[in-house]
Amino acid sequence: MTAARHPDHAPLELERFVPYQLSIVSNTVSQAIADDYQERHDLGVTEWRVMAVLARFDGLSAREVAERTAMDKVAVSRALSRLVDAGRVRREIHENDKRRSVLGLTAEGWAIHDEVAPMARRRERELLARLEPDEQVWLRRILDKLMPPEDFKR
Amino acid sequence: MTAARHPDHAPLELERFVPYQLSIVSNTVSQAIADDYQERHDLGVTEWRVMAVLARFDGLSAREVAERTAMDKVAVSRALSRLVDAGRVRREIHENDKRRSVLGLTAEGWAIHDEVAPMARRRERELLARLEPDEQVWLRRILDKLMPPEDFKR
DNA sequence: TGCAAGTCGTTACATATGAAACTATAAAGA
DNA sequence: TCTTTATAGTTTCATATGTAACGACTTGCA
Repeated sequence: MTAARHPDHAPLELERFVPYQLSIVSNTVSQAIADDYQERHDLGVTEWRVMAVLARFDGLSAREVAERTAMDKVAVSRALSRLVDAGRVRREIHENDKRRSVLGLTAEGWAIHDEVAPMARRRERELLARLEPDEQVWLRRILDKLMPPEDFKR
Repeated sequence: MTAARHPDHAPLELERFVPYQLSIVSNTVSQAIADDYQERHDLGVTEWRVMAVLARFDGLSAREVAERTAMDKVAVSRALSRLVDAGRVRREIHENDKRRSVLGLTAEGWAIHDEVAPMARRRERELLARLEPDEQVWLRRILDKLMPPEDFKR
């Protein structure tokens, strides 16, 4: 009893279903990148994302980090406490608003960043290398279009 | 102290980093689909994937389901016990190999499938509708290329 | 045969994740 | 000012997930 015997049910072909394909491709490449630094630096995916954002935007608050990483504030809070404990991120209190934290990478955080960032880039290149040059351009263009807007609420 | 003051560190631009974009787009669309059925049918993403595969390939074993869903066998086992308990999947024992299960949707499973599958397709159409027709073709082609090979081991 | 090695599936444990409640602080309005 | 409402961030709790260990069964080979 296979699909051919259930013509009325119109089952999904998972391997050609775009949301499924996106999920597989995304998880595969993210895992490959994580494997590069997870063990080596005892650094989770969420922690790396926080570090990557702080590398670009020094002095953000936790909420701003959450917005820029598309992570929820609980995940950011947890990542930050690990990073601060490990001496990779410094956390100060905003002078005009004692609720806010003011975050940035420490020297040690920068050292790890400078080691991990090139590996991440290399994995991205490896992924794109499986495509023709014109396909690479289309993919970037398509992903830019599909990215949810800045203020998208999860 | 922003990125401009750390030119040597070459921080990643997360929002233009392809693996990150894939992750965001994938999670956003998967969540939108899940929202359609999760509450309504008390059905998790993993359970829906198992059902979708069994709709196409009746009589698979749990391991074969795991292969076709790109889920690990533990996740499949857990999804199956919920589905069997809920009367959505029938599980028999292979007559020549008592280790294997022989799986298939029940009438109730089919009823849910026939309700969820069109919703999933609609979400896929909504996603693709944000692209031009030629972009849609390129995306499908690119995803086909990027999908890991059949025998890819996670 | 009979035993070693491999496979199928489940269970147990440790870790990760998200929603909601909570604390502290700030802003808005009477 | 005093009170209400909103925001930043943490903690708690319930659930989800992956790894490893396990039990049951089958296969390969002496």
